[in-house]
Amino acid sequence: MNMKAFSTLAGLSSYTLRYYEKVGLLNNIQRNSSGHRVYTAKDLEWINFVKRLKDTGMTLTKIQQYAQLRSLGPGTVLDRQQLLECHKDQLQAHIELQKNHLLALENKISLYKANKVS
Amino acid sequence: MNMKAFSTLAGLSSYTLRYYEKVGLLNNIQRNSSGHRVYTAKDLEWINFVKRLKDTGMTLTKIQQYAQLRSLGPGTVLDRQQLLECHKDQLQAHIELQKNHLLALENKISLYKANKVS
DNA sequence: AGTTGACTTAGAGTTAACTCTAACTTGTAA
DNA sequence: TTACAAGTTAGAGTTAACTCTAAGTCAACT
Repeated sequence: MNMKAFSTLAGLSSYTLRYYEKVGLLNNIQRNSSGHRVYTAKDLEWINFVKRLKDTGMTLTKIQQYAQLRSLGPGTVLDRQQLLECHKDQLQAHIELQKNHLLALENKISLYKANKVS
Repeated sequence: MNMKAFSTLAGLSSYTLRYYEKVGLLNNIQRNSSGHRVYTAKDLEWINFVKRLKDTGMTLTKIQQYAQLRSLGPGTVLDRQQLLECHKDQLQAHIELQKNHLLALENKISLYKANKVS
């Protein structure tokens, strides 16, 4: 898969994909005879997971740490599992906080509806 | 209330508070005879709401729009209500998305636990 | 053979949201 | 009264995460 196709499937610009490679989020991307990147289905699977981590507020630096453990091979599975579990806990806390914010917001809106705000 | 006290209660640095004033998030802050800012309990109430909006992902530009409507007086209550309702909908969508991400993450972790990741 | 479009790199520019510096003034305590 | 903590301003610097530019290569059409 070339840059154009991968960019479309990943939903990320070619700029961003090259940047992600530069900062170590995408490792060992193949090249063809003329030096152009060649992406695989595995790469797509990986970038989708990267996007998910990013969407849940993980910084690129943290994702890079996970990516690095991953490229170090099977000896790092426990570290990776722990990293994900830690992130899961943070995500759970984030969701609870946002739910709380939602309640407060609904409360504020009901004040507007009751003409109690000016 | 002086800068130091307000900064502590608001949980924001004096730099940030001056910055928020500069970008129009804090309007009509009183000054004492020597030109120092004097904050009120109302200001604290307001900054707490600003923080909540920010924590739920609203940009400072958007919050500034709300702040501006607010300082235009009671004629803008409907606009403000609509702005908040729109943000509420976005927040609800955000929470649902994050819940989804959480499920996917838990799934991934269970693969690690079942030794199905290397 | 020439043009087009996709690709490459290194490195510069952008945006949001702070965060700090420099130079100065003012209020309080010893 | 002298130190020092806290305040002021304008404006520069920082960080994350892109986003773009310039200058060039390369493969596929016309």
